[in-house]
Amino acid sequence: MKQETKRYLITAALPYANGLKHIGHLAGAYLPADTYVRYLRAQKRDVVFVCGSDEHGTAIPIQAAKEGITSQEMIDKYHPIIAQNFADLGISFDIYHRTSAPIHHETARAFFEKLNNAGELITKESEQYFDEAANSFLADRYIKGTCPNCSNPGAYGDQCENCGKSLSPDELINPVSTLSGNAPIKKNTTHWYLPLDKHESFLKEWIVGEHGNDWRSNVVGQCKSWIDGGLQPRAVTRDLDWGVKLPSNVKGGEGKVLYVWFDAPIGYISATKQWALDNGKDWRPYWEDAGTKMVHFIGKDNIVFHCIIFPVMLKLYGNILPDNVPANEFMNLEGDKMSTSRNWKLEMQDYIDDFIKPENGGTQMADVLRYYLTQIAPESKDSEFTWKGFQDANNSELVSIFGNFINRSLVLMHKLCKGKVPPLHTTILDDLDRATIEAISAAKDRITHLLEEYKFRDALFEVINLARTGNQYMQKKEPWIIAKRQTVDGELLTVDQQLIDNCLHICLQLTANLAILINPFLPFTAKKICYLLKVVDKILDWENAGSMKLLSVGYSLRAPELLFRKIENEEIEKQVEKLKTASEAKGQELRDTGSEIRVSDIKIKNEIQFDDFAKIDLKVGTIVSAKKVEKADKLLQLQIDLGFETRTIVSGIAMHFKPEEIIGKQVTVVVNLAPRKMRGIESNGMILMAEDASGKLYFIQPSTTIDNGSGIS
RNA sequence: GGCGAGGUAGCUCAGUUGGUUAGAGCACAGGAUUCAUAACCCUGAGGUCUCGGGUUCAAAUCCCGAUCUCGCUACCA
Repeated sequence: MKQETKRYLITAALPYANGLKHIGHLAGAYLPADTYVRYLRAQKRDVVFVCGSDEHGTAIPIQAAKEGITSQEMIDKYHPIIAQNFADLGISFDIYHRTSAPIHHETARAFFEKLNNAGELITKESEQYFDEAANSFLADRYIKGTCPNCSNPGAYGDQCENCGKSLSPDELINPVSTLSGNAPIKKNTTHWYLPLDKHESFLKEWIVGEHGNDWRSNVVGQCKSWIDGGLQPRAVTRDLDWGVKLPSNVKGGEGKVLYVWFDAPIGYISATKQWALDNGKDWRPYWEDAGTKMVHFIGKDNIVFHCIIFPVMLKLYGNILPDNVPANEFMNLEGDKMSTSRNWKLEMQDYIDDFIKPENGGTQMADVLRYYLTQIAPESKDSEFTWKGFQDANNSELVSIFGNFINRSLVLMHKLCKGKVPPLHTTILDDLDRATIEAISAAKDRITHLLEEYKFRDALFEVINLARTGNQYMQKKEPWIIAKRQTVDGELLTVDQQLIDNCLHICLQLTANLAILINPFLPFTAKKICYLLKVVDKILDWENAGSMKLLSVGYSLRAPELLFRKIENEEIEKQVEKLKTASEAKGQELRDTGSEIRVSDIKIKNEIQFDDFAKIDLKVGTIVSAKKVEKADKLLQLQIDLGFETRTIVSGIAMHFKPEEIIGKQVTVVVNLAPRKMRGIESNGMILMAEDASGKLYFIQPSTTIDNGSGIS
């Protein structure tokens, strides 16, 4: 049974404090969340909007080491910048907290403790890479090696930054500790796990059963896929010294911290607690009372945490569950996906520097970005930011339709109504007047409905459409024509003045309504309209939308000022140029450091004796046939003629070679390697390959063709 | 390979439980107008709804197959 909503708790994904955030993040989570929250506040609902920096995890110390600073210095550097970026763009968190705060550490520890004491966590011993020189277990990030996917020699144990593939340290070829440069050894360690598999049926019932229809299809589909695939216990702790330490009374917990995915979402709770402390409120109902509607705004990369893992944690702890998780897809930029490593991105900071700083445009330009990002929000599929699209949205919608309507209303009012709000002469209202007035409340209803369903782009379209209705109305009324119908002595007939009054009265009330309706989306613009109309911000309360009594008759208004400026071709050309230059510079830098990595980071393996080497039997063979292995993207099944026999070898080179183009090539084969089954095919040996810095593979072969079966030593 | 999400006008996207000539915005063309940031307003052109089968009186919509894009995942001695 669904409870009546008494209060709202809105969260936006915690930004990871290891660098600046780009507009893809903004469009995916923070902007829709802010729009929704501003709408709720205008509805005078009880709402708290929490967010904050995610400051734990291994990437922080890694990045800090790169920059030559401590982890603490690192988060102290990025936290305030990101917070300020959000503020500059009008993202109105009630609190922008941080997970390094003591209250968060306490909260997260208590969470772990309660679950652990209740027996909801299990412990498992496992082998982890350990650096003997540094006397430390190695987090995935601290292990480097060759990427099995793209052969990049600088891949990390959790992910290859060259090809983007997620990895586990065991997959790396030639793993090396980044602490000492030595090859790590495996050592036993105990960790706590959250047994997600125990909660599959609950999750399925809750997501597919309860929310199969009101959650977005991409969210439900992804969750279903995870659940049906079977969930695994997930490690809650890590061997690391940066993060939330385990409670001191937990046996075997020394030197371990909570895994960042576990403590990060708890950051929503600790942020709420801090907000309550700051504002003399009680945080508990927001997390414990069934009358709270909790909504998580995230990007699609975060679905598993907010729909599977965190809900299990919340349920076990006795908290409420999210009512919805409107995850957005990704936003591409000028034809390519946004990427920090390739520097193909538009950071909030860059936009702020180029457009929002007072000398470059001011806050109106924050709203322009908000407008375009909402208009192209990836609500149901990946979308694309282009500078041309940005320019078009601004010039032909904000400037030409929305801004222009308000501007011409004010200009005409000053010219034809002496700068005051004219009266409404109800006796001469016609059908068009009445239809226009009705259109306002109809638009409000549609917008309200769409916002409640998280359909922000549609809702925004309705607002612009209302301005369009205003333009149409004015065009049909043509008050400037009526104004020319003067009598011989240069005066207007009373009835003509009344017609003009009615037109502009309606246009001005419509303008005030536009301020209310645009406010959740473009808050700076709404305020500016209030300023022009000389009304207080209080008028922006949602209940006032639809009213035709927002402006008092006879009240004198300010001289018109433009709400938006045009964006010229040169400006966007400059941005496109900047984007390309930055990514090319980054590409060059990667190529440069790439070769450095090869010199400094590729370690020679431990010394061996000749006998060790002599165990390996290498022979020359020729590929006589090759075909793709079914149901495997990377495997080729090869027949190798070794002179004395022809044998089957399965090799993971399908991404690099087409079967037909390698037939006849001579190769080097390890012929005494133990057989191994792959995808059901037994592989008897291994083909040796060389790889260059870019990850391209080459066969190792004799300088001229020689007899198959020739030995190599 | 498996799973999930998509493939609709030049571009960005809507299309509710299958139902008359498939919609909107932008861009484009023509017209009208001048209060307005050469803005607004009206009209128009435009799509074998990725392709191929099937179910149905009727399919963009349901089923099967193919194909492409994005994501997750498996295979890499």
